[in-house]
Amino acid sequence: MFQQVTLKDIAREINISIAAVSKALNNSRETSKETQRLVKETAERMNYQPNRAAQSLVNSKTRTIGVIVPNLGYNYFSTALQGIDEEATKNGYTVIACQSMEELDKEEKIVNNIIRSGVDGIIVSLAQHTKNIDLFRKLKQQKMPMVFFDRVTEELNTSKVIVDNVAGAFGAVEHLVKIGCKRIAYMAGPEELLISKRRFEGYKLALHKYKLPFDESLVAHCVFDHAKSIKAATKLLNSKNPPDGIFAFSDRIALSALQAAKNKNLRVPEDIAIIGFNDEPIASFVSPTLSSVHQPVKEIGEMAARILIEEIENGVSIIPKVKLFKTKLVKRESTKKKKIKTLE
Amino acid sequence: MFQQVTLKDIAREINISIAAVSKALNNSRETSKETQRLVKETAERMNYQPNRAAQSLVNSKTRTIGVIVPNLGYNYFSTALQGIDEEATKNGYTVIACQSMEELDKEEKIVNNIIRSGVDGIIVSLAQHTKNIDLFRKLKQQKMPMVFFDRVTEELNTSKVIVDNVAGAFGAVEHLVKIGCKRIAYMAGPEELLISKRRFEGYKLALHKYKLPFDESLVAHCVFDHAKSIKAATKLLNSKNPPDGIFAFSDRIALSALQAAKNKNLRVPEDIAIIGFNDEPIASFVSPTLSSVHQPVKEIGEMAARILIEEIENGVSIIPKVKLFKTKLVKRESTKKKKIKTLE
DNA sequence: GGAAAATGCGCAACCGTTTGAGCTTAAAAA
DNA sequence: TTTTTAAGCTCAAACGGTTGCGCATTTTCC
Repeated sequence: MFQQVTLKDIAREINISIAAVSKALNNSRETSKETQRLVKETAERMNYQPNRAAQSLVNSKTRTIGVIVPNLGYNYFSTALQGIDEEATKNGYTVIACQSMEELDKEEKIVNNIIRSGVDGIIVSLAQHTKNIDLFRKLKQQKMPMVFFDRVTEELNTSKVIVDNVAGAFGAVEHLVKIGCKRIAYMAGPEELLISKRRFEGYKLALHKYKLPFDESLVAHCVFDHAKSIKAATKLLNSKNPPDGIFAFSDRIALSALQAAKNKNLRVPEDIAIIGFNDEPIASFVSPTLSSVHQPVKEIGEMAARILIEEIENGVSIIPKVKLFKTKLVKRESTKKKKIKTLE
Repeated sequence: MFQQVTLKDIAREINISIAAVSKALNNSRETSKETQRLVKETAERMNYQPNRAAQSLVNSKTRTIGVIVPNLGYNYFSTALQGIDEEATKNGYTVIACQSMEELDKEEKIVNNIIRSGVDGIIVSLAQHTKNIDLFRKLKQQKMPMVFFDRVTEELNTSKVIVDNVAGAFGAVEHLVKIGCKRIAYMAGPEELLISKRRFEGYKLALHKYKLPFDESLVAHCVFDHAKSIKAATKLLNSKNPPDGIFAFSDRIALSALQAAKNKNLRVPEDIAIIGFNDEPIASFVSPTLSSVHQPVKEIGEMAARILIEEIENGVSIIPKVKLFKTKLVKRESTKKKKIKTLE
């Protein structure tokens, strides 16, 4: 490792017991103000840094939190990680970040690995097809502090940080309706994903409110693969009765839709309006710029960390905290109002 | 923490000393094959996980590596982190990731924090204006294993993983020349950045080779700020003798240039060709798609981790390893060949 | 002024693991 | 059979902290 001065050194320096030094540094009432001052001063001067391993060993705490996300390369997750990292650092915790690469077995391996490396708690966003909730269920039983965010599961009653996906989706679809779309498609995410289902609900609610018929054929499920998503979008656009608006599960899928539209020489938004979800930076860079449903991702990360640290320090409560953030509709070129006639 | 079964439990279970259990698990010759088998079997059955803190304490190794990058939100760094994480995991190390947010004092704080939390080594990409090399110099003196990547410094003789920035830049500018550009601007990064200087060298080399005059007024230094970069690009484009090609330090800056061109209703690449650096995913999404100089970012991360682990396990060698990766020119729409007349 | 209470410090055990130095027993050499 | 050697195990110290308890010493109170 990289250890130099220990309690022993300080103790020797000022002719005092190791125990006294430790207590002085921890402001124990068993030491005098004067000793505390002297000890702290010496510690500072000698540049003492407590050995974390030793501390961990005795109080069974590592001040480390583990983060498991599907892919650190996704802007969404790296941004969330930023928030987590910031909040953790502020509270004297360090963050271990791992990615499941959307693979179930890897997720399991990582979780085990991260646990054994001694984290005090974990923050998780589930892999795409996660079915192995059992692992997390077991952890929960063992009272491991645990917070899920974004990719959460209903099957586990733990703390969660999410956005109101239903409302977000509703707003997006409502927006499409208001700019004149009559046939709105939903390019969903993987079927297993709860957030995809939730957005589906919001989609249907909006259709219902605006008395648009729900058409099963306008729903396409996508995996996270640009090429495949383009194909899915193309299929939609090629159908006998194609949509005039697409609500996509994510910006990435929306971009695939955009590409598909371009390939077919369709104008966006005139021929087909497109709106995504997440409001990743790329949304403002593409052409046409992409409307999207904004999530306060960094805040979500911060909140997840805050809740986790709370659980670590005060114990896991029986009633988990669930924090719901609001989304914000961001209108851009890909959903500019259609010609007047649609305003009828 | 989260500890259950210890060596003691195993020892009790099979009526053997703790020491014997430890040795058996570590395949010590001081234990019989038979005991080893039995111990391992029992350990497996009882789901034993060694307590890392205890191990760290005794052998002064944490099997943890620290990564410090300017910003985890940049695709470049999160991709590198992916590579680092993968290689680290493969070797039984865990990764602690931190971001300096391009701030010097934060970088210093983070480094200290990460060190005291007991990492075995660090992988660093420097913050924008880093002048505080002293911190790292001290670490080097103390033989802390350390690998720099991308944002490296010449002032420190440590292991490094970088791309051939000069050649990469040269290739990009050469490409601009070949499609017919006569006045090529360089939108540089922050002046302090070595990689920006290197790309500047490549830029000048290419100009020289193709007998194009070097014009100081065609060089603009940018910080990492979209709005400011747009301004810088606009200024270039508004000059009396504007460029017909722009080589940008990064894709992000290239995108700012693209935006500036659009604002002025210039056609890309007809009026102004633009090429970036890094080949981030966004380059293929913007319109026109952006040519760029590709870096094998994930491999860079992997290599950095590999070298670091080597240093951790075999000691820091006097002659540091320097690994230079090749870049690859990726031609896209933003540098499509100009009209025939320029091919003269 | 003397007993009781409070203050400040040191002793020693403990967290879980590793590791060299014995120690015991059985096998090999004399 | 006796001695040497090796194999296989246990003991105990060590890593660097934390913490309950006991012991002086001082302060408080009657």
